[in-house]
Amino acid sequence: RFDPASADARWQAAWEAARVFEADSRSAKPKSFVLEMFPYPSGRIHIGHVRNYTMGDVLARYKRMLGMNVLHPMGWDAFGMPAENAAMEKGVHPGGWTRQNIATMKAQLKRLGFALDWSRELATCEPDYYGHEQALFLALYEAGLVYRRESEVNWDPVDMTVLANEQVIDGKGWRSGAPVERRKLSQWFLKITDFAEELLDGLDALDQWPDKVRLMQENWIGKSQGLKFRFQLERPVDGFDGFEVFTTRPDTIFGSSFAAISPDHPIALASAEKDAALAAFLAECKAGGTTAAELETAEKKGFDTGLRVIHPLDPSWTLPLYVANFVLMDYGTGAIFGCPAHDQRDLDFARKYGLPVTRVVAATPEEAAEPVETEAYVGPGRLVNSRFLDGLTAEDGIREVISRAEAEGWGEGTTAWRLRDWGVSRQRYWGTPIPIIHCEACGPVPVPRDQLPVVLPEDVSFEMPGNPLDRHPSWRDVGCPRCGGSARRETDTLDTFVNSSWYFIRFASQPADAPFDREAAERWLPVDQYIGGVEHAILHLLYARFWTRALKRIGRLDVEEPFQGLFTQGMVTHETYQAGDGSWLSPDQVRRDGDDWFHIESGRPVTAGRVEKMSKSKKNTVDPEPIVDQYGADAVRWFMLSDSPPERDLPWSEAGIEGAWRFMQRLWRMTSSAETSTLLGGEEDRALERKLHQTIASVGANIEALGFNKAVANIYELANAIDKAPPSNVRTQAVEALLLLVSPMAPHLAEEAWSALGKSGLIADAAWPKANPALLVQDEVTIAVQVNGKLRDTLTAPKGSARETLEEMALSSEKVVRILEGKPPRKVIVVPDRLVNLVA
RNA sequence: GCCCCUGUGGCGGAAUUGGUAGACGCGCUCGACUCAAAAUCGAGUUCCGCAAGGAGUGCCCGUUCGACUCGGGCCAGGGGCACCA
Repeated sequence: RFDPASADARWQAAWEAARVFEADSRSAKPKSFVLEMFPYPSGRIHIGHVRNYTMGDVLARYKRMLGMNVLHPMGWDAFGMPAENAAMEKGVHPGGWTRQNIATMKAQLKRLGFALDWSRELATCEPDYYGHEQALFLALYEAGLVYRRESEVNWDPVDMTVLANEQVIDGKGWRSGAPVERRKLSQWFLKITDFAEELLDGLDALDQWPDKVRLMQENWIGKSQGLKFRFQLERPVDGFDGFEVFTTRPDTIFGSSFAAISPDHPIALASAEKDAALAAFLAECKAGGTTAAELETAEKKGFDTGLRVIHPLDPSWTLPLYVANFVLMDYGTGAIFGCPAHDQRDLDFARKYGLPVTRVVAATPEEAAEPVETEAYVGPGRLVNSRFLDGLTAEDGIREVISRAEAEGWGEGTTAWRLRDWGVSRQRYWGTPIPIIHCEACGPVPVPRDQLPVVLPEDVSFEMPGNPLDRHPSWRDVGCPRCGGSARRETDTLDTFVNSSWYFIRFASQPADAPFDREAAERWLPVDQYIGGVEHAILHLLYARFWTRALKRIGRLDVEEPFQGLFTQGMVTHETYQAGDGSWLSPDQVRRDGDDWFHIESGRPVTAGRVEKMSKSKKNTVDPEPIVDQYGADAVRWFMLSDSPPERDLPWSEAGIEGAWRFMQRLWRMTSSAETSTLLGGEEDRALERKLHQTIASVGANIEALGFNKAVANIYELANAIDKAPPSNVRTQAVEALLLLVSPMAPHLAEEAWSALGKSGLIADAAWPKANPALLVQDEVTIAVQVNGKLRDTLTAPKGSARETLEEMALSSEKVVRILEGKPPRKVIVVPDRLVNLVA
C-alpha cells in the first residue's frame, strides 16, 4: 500500500533540500517559463487553484525532464478589497489578515507537491514589490503615458468610495445597499488608447492563444472606421458655432433627419445654464441607473434644443438638434446624426418625436419605393434618394462621402475605438500608493526616486467608511519636493490590475534596487505558457500586454508580448443539493442511496440538482485540504487531470477521486513489487514494446498540447498492457518507463516507487524516456471492409500491402461474398492501410 | 440585439488530412477470492433484437464511394459585449 501520509512530506522535503526546482538564470540550457495566474490570498486554497496549478506543474516537470531550464514561480496578488472588508468586519488590519492568509495558503500549496521555485516568491502588498511599481508608474508618467482628468465614477455615499461597475447592483452599492451616485472625480489614467492599434494588431501573432480570447480582446478594443465631420449650427450659441459627429455610415447621410448630442456634451451643458427645462432633462438623464439591465430598458428620450444644424451637403437643409439620453459622451465625439431608416435606435427616436424617416438604402430596385416602417434596414444594398450617391453600393457610398468631405474640408475619414484609457485611481487604503505629491504652487509633482517606496502607513483605522489615508493625521502632509512649500500626498491607490501587469517580469528578475534587470528579464521572457481562468481574458491580459508594450516604448524592456502561449482552463463544478424547503445543502450533509439522495441529519429526501460552478451560496464547494489528508496529493492531482479536457469544466465527484486513489494504489503494486526479469519474451513482448514506445510518444505530445486527459488515458492503456504481460525484460523496462511517464502527474508516488526499485537519485531529475521511432509504426494493419460504405468485415494485412492484394482479400471475405451475391462491385475504393469500400 | 463556443452511451469523454464511432475512466451487471464485507482479480456493458440483422454522434437538408468531421437551415445549453453612432 502506498501511504501518502508519510511519503508526500518526505519527498517534498527531499526536493526542497536539493533545491531541485530553483531556476538558474545562468544556465545554458534552453529556457521555459511556465506560469499560472497568481492567486489572491483570500484565505484558503480552493479546488480551482488546485486544478490550475496542477496543470502548470505537469508541464513544468515535463519540461525539466526534457532537459530544459524551467522557471515556475509563485506569488500573491495581495492587494484588494477583501482585505479591507475583513478589516471592517473583523477589526483586523488588512496587512495582518493578508499575510496570515498567505502563510496558510502557501502551506496548502506545498502539501500538493508543486515544483515551484519558492525562492522567487513575491507578494504585491510588500514595499519591495510595490515600491518598484511606483518607480515604473513614474517612468510612464515622465514618458507622458499617465495623465489626470476629471471623470465620472460610481460613488457609494455610505462607504464613501468609488465602485467598479460590477459592484453596482440594481443601482445600489453591493456592500452598503445605498443608491449609487454619479460623481465627477479627478482621477489618474494610463494612456492605453495610445496602444490600441498595436494591441489589436499584436493579437495576430498570438497564435498560441485561444481564438476565443483573441476575439474577446478584439471586440473590447473595438475598432470602427468611419467619418468624423462638423455640423455647423444655423445660429451660434454660447460661443459654439458647431460640433463634430462620428459615423460609421456616412453613405446614409441623405437619410438624416436629426442631430443629437450627449447630455454631457459641452453645448448641452452650456445651454442648460440658461434653460431650466433642459437643465431638468439633464438631471433626469443623470438619475438613470448605470447597470446593463437599466440601460437596456431605459426609454430613448430626447430634448429638442430648438437649435438647428446645417446639412453638410446642402446648405439649405437644416436638421433639428436634440439632446438624447442614449448618446454617450465618451464614445466617438459625443454627438451623432440620426438616420432613422437604417438604425433601429434612431428609428425608435424618430417615431417618438415625429421626425421624417427616409429610406436611402435598398436591397433591390423595387424596394426603393417601400417606406421603412417599424424595422430599420441595416442590410446591404444600393443607395437611393441620395442625389449624387444614387446607385452606389453602401461601401462605395462610404468611400465617396469621405473623399468628398476631405476634399471640401468639412470632415475626414477616421477611426473610433471602444477602448478607453485605463482609470487606475482607487479611493482605497489597501493598494499601491500613487507616488505623486500635490503642491499648491507646483501642481502634481512626482515623488523623487530616492524617496521610494511611498510606504502605506500601518496605523490606520477602518471604523469609519472612506479611505483611511485621507483622514490619517500626518501621512498626507509633506513638503513639495520641488519648491519645499506645503503639499499633500495623493491618497488614491493604484488599481490592483496594475500589480498583476508586471509581476511576471519581477519573477524573471528581482534586483533590490530596481524593478527588474533588463538582461535577466529578457532572458526569461516571454512567458512560454501562461495558464489561468478565462475570466481574465480581457482586463488582466490586456493590461499586462499594454504594460509590457509601454515598457518597450520607453526603452526599458525589449519584449512585445508578455505571454507567448495562453491556456484558459475550465472551472471545477459540483452537483447541487436542495432540501424540500428549497434550501441548499452541502455535499457532506447528504447521503446517496441508489439513485436517491437523503439529508443525513433528518433522513428527508433531497433533490440532486444540476452540476454547477462551485459557490458558497449553493453550498456545493469542496475544500481540497481534507481530501489531500484522506487521499494524498497525487490522487487529487491525478483526478484534476483525468477525464475532462482541461479547457472544459470538471465535475468534482467522490467517485472520481476514489477512482484516482485506486489507480495510485494499482500503480504502486505494479511498480514497487514488479518482478524484475531478464527473460526475453516472444511475440507478446514485441507488442508490449511497441505499446510502450507509442505511449511514450503520445503522452509527451499530449502534455505538450496540454491534453492531460488524453495523456492520462494513454497511461491507463499502457498500465493495462503491462498487467497482461508476463515477466520479461521488456516488461521491466515498461514498468520503469511508466513511472517516468506518471512522475509529472503523481510525483510523490513516482519518487517512492523509483526508490523502491533501487534507482538512485530523484525521479524529478531523471530524463524523459525517448520513443524509438522504429517502434511507432505497426507492421500489420487492420483493414476495414465496407460494402456501400457500411462496415461488413475487417481483415489483417501487412502494412503497405498493394491495392490489388487488399481488393482481392476483401472480395474473398465470406461476408462480402454473401452480400454481393456473386455480382461484381461497380466500383472499388482502396485506401492503403485503411480500408476497402466495395460499391455494389 | 450583436459576436463567439459547445452538443457523441447511464456519466466524464476519445476519434491525424472525411476512412472500423464509443479509446480511457467512472458507474453498473455477472463471476472468482472471503464466514462476510471492503480491497483485489476476471468477463461483460451504445440502443433495438433470441438471432440474423437493423438503427445510431442535438434536429432537417445537401456534398461524397464514405460525414462526429465539410456546406446550408433550425433547436438547445453556455460565454462575451452592449444605448458603440
